[in-house]
Amino acid sequence: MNSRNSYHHGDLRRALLDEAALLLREEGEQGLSMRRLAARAGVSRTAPYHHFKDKQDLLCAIAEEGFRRFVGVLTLDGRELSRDRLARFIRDYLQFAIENTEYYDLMFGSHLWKSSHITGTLQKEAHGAFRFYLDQARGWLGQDFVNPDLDPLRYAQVTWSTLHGLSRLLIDGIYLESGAMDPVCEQAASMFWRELTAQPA
Amino acid sequence: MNSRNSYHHGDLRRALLDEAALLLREEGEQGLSMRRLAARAGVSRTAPYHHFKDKQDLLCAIAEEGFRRFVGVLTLDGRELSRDRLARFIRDYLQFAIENTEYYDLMFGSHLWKSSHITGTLQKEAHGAFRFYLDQARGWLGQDFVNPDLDPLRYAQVTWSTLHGLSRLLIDGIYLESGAMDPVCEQAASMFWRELTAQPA
DNA sequence: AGATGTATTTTGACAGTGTCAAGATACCTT
DNA sequence: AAGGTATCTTGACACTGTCAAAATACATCT
Repeated sequence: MNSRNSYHHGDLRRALLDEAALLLREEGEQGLSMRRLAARAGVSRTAPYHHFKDKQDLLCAIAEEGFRRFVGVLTLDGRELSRDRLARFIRDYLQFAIENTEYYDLMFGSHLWKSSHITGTLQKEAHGAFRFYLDQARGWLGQDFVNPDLDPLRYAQVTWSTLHGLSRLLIDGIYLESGAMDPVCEQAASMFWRELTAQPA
Repeated sequence: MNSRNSYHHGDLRRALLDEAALLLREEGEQGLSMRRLAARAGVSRTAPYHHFKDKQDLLCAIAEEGFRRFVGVLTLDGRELSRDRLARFIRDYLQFAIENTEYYDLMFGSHLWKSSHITGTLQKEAHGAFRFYLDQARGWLGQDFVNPDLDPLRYAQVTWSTLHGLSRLLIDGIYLESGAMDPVCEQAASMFWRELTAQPA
């Protein structure tokens, strides 16, 4: 719908999205201002406002792209369940978060979610990502070694919280350093797997 | 050292800290500006700069106060370990995070941690909070029903991540709504307890 | 081809921000 | 009473997001 609009610039919208992500990665959130972004793209200060209603709108669009990449990474391969498969998923999640901080910060940042100026399309994309995970958890429930008493929704919510918490603490370097990723992933995998395969009381 | 300095205002530093927290709670992060804060306290725009070097410095001081309250809440009662005690700890953590968002956002927010302008005293306070939790986990390891193969550091890191992740998702309303807190707490408690009391292989 | 309309970009402006440098004020100590 | 120091104010600067109005370039239709 809006992908080929190349009047004066070429494809300004695309250029803005890329340059913005680059700017975020290089200098962090405070390094990205609409005016600097415009300058980098070689246009005037208010040119971006014809492609994005707001700064928030721009950020939402970047976050959306983040979610698309995210789902692409996490949907890697088949559906067979095993402890190794689970451990790999955990590592993939954390690796994405660490290597794509610019995106992850926006995707799950307070800025966009709290402000209620959040785009509907972003909310859909975000919801789809969780839905994908939840459906996978539901699928596991058929297996005979999986605890039939497990509520897949609660399980998905809590395990996702663990992954998100680990990502945040790793990214911000709070109680975890990225050097210790392997043993931490192992510990998380242990807990995820134990809860999944517990015997019903 | 700097608590009784009441020359012109009374105790401006104290007033600024309180007013800032109030402002954050009422209007969120974007509602707090140094100039508005000064205006609310009835002083000139640059008066706060004689009590806090930076805006960051101010935020760090608020976060510090948050940690002190936090530790006060979490250190509630005795040290006897039980599933109920664990579940209560989880609820207390989440409740603090939800009811004191102004503080929690700063205490574990990217803003302060990423910028490397973070105060040494804040880092100490934050480290102390985790250390307290870790020591508790280490203490549990003596009990006979606790898995002796468990690495208390990894366990503390991953469970804290879960708590932090739950808090963030709850606060920002991402995949969790605060209405569903009880079952989510239960699920988390189940996982924490199961890992803690697992039989060694 | 030329006219019309629409999408895109620019210029100018406004209110707001964090923070620095100089000056003014009030308090404490001697 | 004098001097020094901690506190506060005023003025200024370079930024920021974003609106309104004007200018430009393109697509389309006659």
